[in-house]
Amino acid sequence: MVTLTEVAKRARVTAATVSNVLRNREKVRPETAERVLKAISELGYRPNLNARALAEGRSSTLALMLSNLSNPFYPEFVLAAERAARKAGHFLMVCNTDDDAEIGRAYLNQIAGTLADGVLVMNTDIAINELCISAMHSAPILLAMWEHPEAPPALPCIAVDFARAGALAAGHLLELGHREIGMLVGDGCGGLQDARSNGFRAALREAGVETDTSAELVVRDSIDSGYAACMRLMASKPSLTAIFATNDLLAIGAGQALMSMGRAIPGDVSVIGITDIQLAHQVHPALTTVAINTTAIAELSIERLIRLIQQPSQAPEMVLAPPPELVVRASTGVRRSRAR
Amino acid sequence: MVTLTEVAKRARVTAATVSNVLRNREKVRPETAERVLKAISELGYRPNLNARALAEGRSSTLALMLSNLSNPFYPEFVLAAERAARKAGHFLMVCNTDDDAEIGRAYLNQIAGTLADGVLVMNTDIAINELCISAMHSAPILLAMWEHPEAPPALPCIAVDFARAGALAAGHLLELGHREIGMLVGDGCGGLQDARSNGFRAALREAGVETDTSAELVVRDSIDSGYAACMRLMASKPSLTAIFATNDLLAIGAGQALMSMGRAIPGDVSVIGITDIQLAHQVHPALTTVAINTTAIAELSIERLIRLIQQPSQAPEMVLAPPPELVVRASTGVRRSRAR
DNA sequence: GTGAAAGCGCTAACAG
DNA sequence: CTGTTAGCGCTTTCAC
Repeated sequence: MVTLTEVAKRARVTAATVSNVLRNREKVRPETAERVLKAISELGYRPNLNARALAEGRSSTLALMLSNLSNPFYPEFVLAAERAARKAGHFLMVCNTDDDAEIGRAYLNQIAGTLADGVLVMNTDIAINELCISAMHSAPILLAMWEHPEAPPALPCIAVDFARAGALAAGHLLELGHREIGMLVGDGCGGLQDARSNGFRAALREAGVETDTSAELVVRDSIDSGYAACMRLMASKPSLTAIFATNDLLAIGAGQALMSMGRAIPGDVSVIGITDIQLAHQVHPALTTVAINTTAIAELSIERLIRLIQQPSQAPEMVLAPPPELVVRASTGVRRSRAR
Repeated sequence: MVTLTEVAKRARVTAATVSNVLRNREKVRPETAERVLKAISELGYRPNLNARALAEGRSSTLALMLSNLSNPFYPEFVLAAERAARKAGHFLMVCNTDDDAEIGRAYLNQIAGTLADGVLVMNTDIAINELCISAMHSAPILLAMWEHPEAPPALPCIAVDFARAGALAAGHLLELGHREIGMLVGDGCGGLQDARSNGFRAALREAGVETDTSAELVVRDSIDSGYAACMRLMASKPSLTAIFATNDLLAIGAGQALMSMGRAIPGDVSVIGITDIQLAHQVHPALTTVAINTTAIAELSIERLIRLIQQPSQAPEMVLAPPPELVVRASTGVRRSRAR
């Protein structure tokens, strides 16, 4: 490995000068700089980022902690976060906790403040106060997707108005004439998605439509369980004309269930989800959903985290993500009077 | 930040002793060790991994470079690789190059040998000889999924027999009586998947079935393009009774296209892919495919990379991944005589 | 067993 | 502008 000192020797200067060339070229005479640059390329010198991190007291890498990469939402978030981090001159370390709080804890202890200057947390399986303790004696921690804007947590966070997302979904279905609506509530790696379901229910109530709790099912986040749950739901409540799922995975599963039961979408039953993952528009019929703008949230998260690293603030700030937006595609339609 | 020295002071020993306690407890008297441990927990000491990396000359983090996380295959691979790395006491840094060789180069230059002790490369957009150069003066590089076992590259690699995967797919379709088979060949972030298509064609020829090059389409890796390509294919060759796609994404897209054309699967047309990504069994009808055992490949990759770091070998070794296996699900069936 | 000392590769004052 | 001098926090000989 080629070191700074070797470069310095070859350029007949000292390490400090080489270091200066590498960062602010200001205080170095052009011809000296050139000599140094020449030595660098001749030797194929590459700075040791560990040494730099140690000396500078910061590593310029960020960590992103999430529960399980197998939910397609996360890769999408990671993709955007990685881009944002890279653009800001940081590396991104992905820490998958495998739905295991123990692993999350271990990661946090090892990484925060040493390998990573800050960490973005998407897990909800690790208690907030525990995270706070970590944050105390290490590095800034930011909650990347807080689902309850009305109740700011003790940590800085990006809040997403999921209640509104639920309400938008409800509004759309109501407008199409649906009154008997089944509901699939996700309870996967991200925790129970109750902000979404509450928002949905509230909107229904507000419109004077009574909500039928027997048409609600809480299920794990996955296409498979959405499929199974929808099967059960339609069996017990065949008169439903629409299905609202708190996330796209469930909605997609539900759609497949309906199709395999011979129910047309949206002819017989409409389906709507939340998030707008890639799959949502790749599936047929394309899924109507409420988009939360994953990219924007990821970028915002990275930006705030970096800011937090540069100037740690005492009061945990909550910043609101752009509001969710309804994306109408092919899986929802006007309720048809039932004639079978 | 609590340092080793502070712990040492509190335990009334010296840094060296604390360090000894932290690793091999052998040469330290039990009562001293206990005092040190007590100090560590009282102070909430957490080792600075940067400093350790610098002193030890290795960082115990591995890098995984891939072209684009938005292909669902990659998250699956990352998931498995992360687990394997973690179990082996390493961190995993995910480097998404966004299909940009420039970014890949930058990552390699910055990370290899400093932040990461070794790099797992899945990109094919970066020329091998370029990678070799990087490997020369930095850290071990391993190609995680080499598609041409018959032609070992100049770098250590895990080779997957994709030609065999193609042949298995062909065998399955032939057995079901299919003779007119359309082919979708992926050319996405992973490069043209010709080993797979060649294996498929060879198997067909061997069985005396003539391959119709006008029923082949080269397309980008995605559900969308699989969908579009299948539409075109069926329009120009309506007599096809089966579709072989070099990966599941294309196959899934093709399946959706067929269904939206009113063709039953597998009643009218059979569909088969390669890889066996999660989605393959979540889609309806569940996709018949040739599984490559992603998890095993990821684990093998990590294992070999770690070995390479511990004992660098001069001759780039190629190790063969477990052979692909046919997974029969619901998207393929016996060819029915056409009666329309 | 434990301590003292040197050094990993780099940065950051401060002199000159 | 450039060199000198100290570290950053940890590991690792080598004495004691």
